[in-house]
Amino acid sequence: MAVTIRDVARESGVSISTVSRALASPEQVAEATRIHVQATAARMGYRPNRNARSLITGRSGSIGLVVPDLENPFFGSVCKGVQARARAAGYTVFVADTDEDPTVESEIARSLIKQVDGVILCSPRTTDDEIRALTTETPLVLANRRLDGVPSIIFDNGGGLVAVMRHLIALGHRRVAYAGGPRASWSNAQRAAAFRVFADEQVHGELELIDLGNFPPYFEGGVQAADLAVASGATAVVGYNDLVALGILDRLRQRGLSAPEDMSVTGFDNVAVSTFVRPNLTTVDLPRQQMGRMSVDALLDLVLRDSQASTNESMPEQAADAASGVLQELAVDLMVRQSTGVPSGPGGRGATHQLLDAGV
Amino acid sequence: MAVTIRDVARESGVSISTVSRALASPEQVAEATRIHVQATAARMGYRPNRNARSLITGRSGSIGLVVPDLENPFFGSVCKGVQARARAAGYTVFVADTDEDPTVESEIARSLIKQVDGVILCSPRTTDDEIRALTTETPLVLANRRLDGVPSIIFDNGGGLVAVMRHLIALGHRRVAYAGGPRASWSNAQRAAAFRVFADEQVHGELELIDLGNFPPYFEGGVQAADLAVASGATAVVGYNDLVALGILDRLRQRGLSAPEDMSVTGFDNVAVSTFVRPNLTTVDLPRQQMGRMSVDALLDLVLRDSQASTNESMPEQAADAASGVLQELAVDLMVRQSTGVPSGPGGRGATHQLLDAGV
DNA sequence: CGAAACAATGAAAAGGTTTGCAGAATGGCG
DNA sequence: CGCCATTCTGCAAACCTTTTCATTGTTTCG
Repeated sequence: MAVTIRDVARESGVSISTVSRALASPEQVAEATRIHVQATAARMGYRPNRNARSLITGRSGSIGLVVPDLENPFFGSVCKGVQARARAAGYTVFVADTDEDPTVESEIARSLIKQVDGVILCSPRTTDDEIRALTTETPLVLANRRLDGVPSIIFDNGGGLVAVMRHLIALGHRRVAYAGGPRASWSNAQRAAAFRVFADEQVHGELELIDLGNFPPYFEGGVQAADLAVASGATAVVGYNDLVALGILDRLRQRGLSAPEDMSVTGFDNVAVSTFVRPNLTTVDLPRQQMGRMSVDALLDLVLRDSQASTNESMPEQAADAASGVLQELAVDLMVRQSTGVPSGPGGRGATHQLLDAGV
Repeated sequence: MAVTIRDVARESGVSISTVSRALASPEQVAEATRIHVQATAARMGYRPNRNARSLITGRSGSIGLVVPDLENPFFGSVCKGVQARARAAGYTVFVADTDEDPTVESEIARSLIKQVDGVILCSPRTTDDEIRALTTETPLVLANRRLDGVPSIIFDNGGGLVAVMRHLIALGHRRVAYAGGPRASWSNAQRAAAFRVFADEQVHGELELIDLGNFPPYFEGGVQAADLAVASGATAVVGYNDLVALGILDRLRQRGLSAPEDMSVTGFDNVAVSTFVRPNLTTVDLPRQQMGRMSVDALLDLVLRDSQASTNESMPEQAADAASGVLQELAVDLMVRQSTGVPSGPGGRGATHQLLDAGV
């Protein structure tokens, strides 16, 4: 049998309450007693029963994390960040994998609710309404997705895409294609939108942008997109993510084309493998672990506020605003590597202009 | 406030006990009552408080999983398998990341013990003694490491390495190098041992095996090993894992050598990226998710047995043997791809023999 | 018809902890 | 010297559920 607080109390000759206080709120107990009790507890190897504690405090000391696919290194990174920060704050983490299935997502989240203080939904595939419903049942924060009124941690997808486009334009590209991700993906919507509005808000009259359509966000999707990119006459193709970009690179090579000479290629994510291939992939680095850490911070803010709200009614307004439905956007970095370069059509940059003029 | 069993009891006009039974052990309650109570509970959205339940039953319905690095896709896969199987069995999973630090490993495991029914240690970096100590405190199973007396799920590392060697020998290689992983790695010990004994138990008098030493199990480790491999005069190099193999491939290309013409290269793990590079990597596929699933099965066996042991003393002997300290070895598959081929030294295979004869 | 077995339900204890409240002890100050 | 304030400690309730035991009512069989 495990050693309980009762055993420690008997052994050290004080009451249960004193033991509890000596360990949980040391300032309330005389120094001599405190030291004695703490020593006894340590000697006996006492560890409070978390269930009993949770039962009375109403807090479990753990949080839930729901991700679509643990096998995907992207979520592995986020998960690592979440785990590290939670542990530092004395919380443990339940992890659930939805296998990319939107329907099991909310079901899993609901099954977690009862045993956690709050939930982080990372890249959820379910609907806005469903997420909002969940919000009424538990403290919840969104990672890699934005929803008004729900604390959300997102990457600056638009900024990342703009950085990519500027880079390509600076190199001389005037005909650029976008190989999109899944239609239902929130990240893809962000990136595709930034791609589309780019021509409008910039003053590049001669810039031609081609949307190649939606592809599976894997290597195979890129393979598929590569041929369309070549046929489009683009000199550069922006992949939805690194995997797609790698697929494009591979298919190009297979067709005897080389990057960046015949086609510049970019990705998104900066997964480790993007430096393992030749040419190294120019891509946008996303601070994934930081997203995990910030999600935990936001969630713990929420949890803390909730628990205070019931006892302490005087809360500064701006503090409430600061975290209730707040949006935090993480800056991203363009990593310029080998897969992008000056377009080398016949005659170089001038020829590209000609090509455009000819309406090809 | 959440709805408790008391509310349901009052609402449906029965006692607390009846509600509890109607939901947990329906066969003990009259059909009419059962239906009525279940309906009322469902209507009120009643969910049992897991803490209260755990407090009295002593079981938490969750298990702990400790891994060295969540960002490593290898552990992501195992984790996914664990998560899936646990969920199917009605268990939830705590995940902890030790950041490859052996000292925090047991500390983390201990902090989990109090809130889980059992623990899975995946690729633990700590000592045998420490693991054994943990065994006395909680049901525990080992994934990707073997320890006598502790249920262990491992890959057939030796078999995998033998398959690789046979493949290389069949291609005509007679001088093969091994680029090892970390000295402290259990997997590496297995593979290195298999590599060393290979020459002895096989009858390949002319076979020369070169141990290049230990390298970090990452891309950079492979880069480092590549030059040594070239200098050793080997025609094939076996990497500790895929990342090392990829590093070797990259460094070879950088030096103007090509695989498999100038050097055959193999890996271990079959991570997704091994098919993203050219040449595709010949490697050993490890059923990682299955390792996760089997770990859960083994752990749940253990948990179930423990809880029965206290009540029911009559247990068949062989059943106890079957899972108490049992070792389960998962078969692995050689995936032959593009990075291995016939050695093409000057004059082909014959020349290799000459080379060996010359003592080079 | 009576007794015994059985099915269904309720009362109550138990599980380990936190915490409000009250009592005791100590010290300071008038 | 006496009173009050302060500090420390203990008692007991509360958290929500499961489970044992007892009770009631019903059925079956001798």
